[in-house]
Amino acid sequence: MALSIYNSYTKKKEEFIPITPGYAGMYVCGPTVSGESHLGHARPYVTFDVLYRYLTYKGYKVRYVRNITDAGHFEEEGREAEDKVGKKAKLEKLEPMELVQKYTNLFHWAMKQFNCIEPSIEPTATGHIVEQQEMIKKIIEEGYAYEVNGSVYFDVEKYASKYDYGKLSGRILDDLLETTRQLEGQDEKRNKADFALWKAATPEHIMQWQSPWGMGFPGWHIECSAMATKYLGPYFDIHGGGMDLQFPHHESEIAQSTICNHEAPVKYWMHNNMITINGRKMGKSYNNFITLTEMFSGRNDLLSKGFSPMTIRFFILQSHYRSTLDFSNEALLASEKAFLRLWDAYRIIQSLKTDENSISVDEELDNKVNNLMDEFEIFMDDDLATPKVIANMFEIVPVINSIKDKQIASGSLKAETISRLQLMFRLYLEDILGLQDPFKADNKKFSELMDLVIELRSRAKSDKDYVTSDKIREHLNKIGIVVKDEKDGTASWTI
RNA sequence: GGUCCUUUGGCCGAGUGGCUAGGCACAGCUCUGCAAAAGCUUCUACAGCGGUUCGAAUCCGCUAGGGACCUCCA
Repeated sequence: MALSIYNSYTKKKEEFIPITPGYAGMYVCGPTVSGESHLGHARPYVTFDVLYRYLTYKGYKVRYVRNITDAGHFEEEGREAEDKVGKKAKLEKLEPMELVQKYTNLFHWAMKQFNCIEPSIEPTATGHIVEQQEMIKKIIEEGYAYEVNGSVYFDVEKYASKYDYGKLSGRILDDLLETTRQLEGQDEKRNKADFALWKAATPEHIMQWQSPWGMGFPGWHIECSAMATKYLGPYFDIHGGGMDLQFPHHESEIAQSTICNHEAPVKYWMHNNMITINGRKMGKSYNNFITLTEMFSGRNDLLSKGFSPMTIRFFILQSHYRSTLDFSNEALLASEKAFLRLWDAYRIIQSLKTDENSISVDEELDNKVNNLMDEFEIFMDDDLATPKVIANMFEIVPVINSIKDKQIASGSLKAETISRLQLMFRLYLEDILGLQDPFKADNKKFSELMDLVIELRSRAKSDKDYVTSDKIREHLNKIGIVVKDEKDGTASWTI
């Protein structure tokens, strides 16, 4: 079966046919490490992590490049950080690279929490100043960029006369030229739609580099073009990022790379939609964002409690990546419960015994379960329809629970179906959707201790000493451990 | 103002013209020392108006609401 993905460039779903058979090159716009990541940022990283995992599952050798933007349009954030720290003492300034390091570390930590696989290459903008300058030089040579007062601008109008500028973002150049916005450096540009490839730096600007045009720093768009070209070549398979990057960032990327490399850079453009809050995009400019550390800890007025990274990952996967996803505490609570229930069933599946003498097979049920599993791949192939995969899993959950509670005979499913369930759930839940055990109590001593506590409670129960058994359960409950008495007389516990 | 998207049951959220997505919440029942969990059942919606069609949440038009991008933005 073949994977289809929605190509933002052609605006339709297309079968994924890699440029080089067996290989897939994928570039995803990474974070600007001038501040802490918020919930909205988590979405592309989770989305493209799933794509990465799925492509790998499909047998492709994937090179996944995700950049770290640690330079350029960074000035103001740098100042902000300075203010916080250095307000009382100017001497306590944060060194720019210190700031960058801090938020890079934090970003990596968050990605680990989300169980996102590390990219194959994670290039930084500051590490590729030379490549960016080389690219700018080429664009000047080609006649599509001009220098003014130490800054270099891309000539959009000239580009548009020959190429389809605006196709990706559905923009019309004439409209762009009409916008009456007052932007910095506007007077230097020949045209309002032109964008900076290199900006001359004022002495106060902290990060700046030597260049053929004087001291300065790279424009925002050029870093992705330079690094993608370097590591994936002039023409590569997939470029991903948030929808809000379509314009001007990705549109500009196409223009730069096209001129520099004499071909359009990307075969499939993929864009994830936004996470909203009260129907409004979560973003810095609206000041309505919740940082990831706040999400995890619950330290935010909009949250009634902290949510585990896996709950958030599951929440994201429950909606399709091209739809907006509205955040609310209530929705997160619902996802949390749902995820725990699903994972519970998954654990039960893994403990099911395959009964070879399956005399009492319920063919209809067996077929149903197999059909639901057949659809996992069909749904994933259809532009990563993770919500549908999850929905199908939930249809299987009652079957599993019923077998466990002996409401359905254990032989109702064929042995091979049970084996398949074990295989498929592990494959999809863990390997492809990238979800992990929410109960991180695999500490051995702790487990043994719990076994003892449970045993003592069982003994009290069998002595009909309910005062003691309830006391144990209530106390454990208070510290966040839930004890459940099972139908077969045993008890289980979850954190 | 321009370009585009969206509007689904109490909430979230899939939906590619025809058969109940799914989750959470609520209610009832079963199981159970109690509780929790689980199972079963109930709740069956597609902004409004008009059109196309044998048949529309799904296609077309209009109206209304919401939003995104046009500036940094995941």
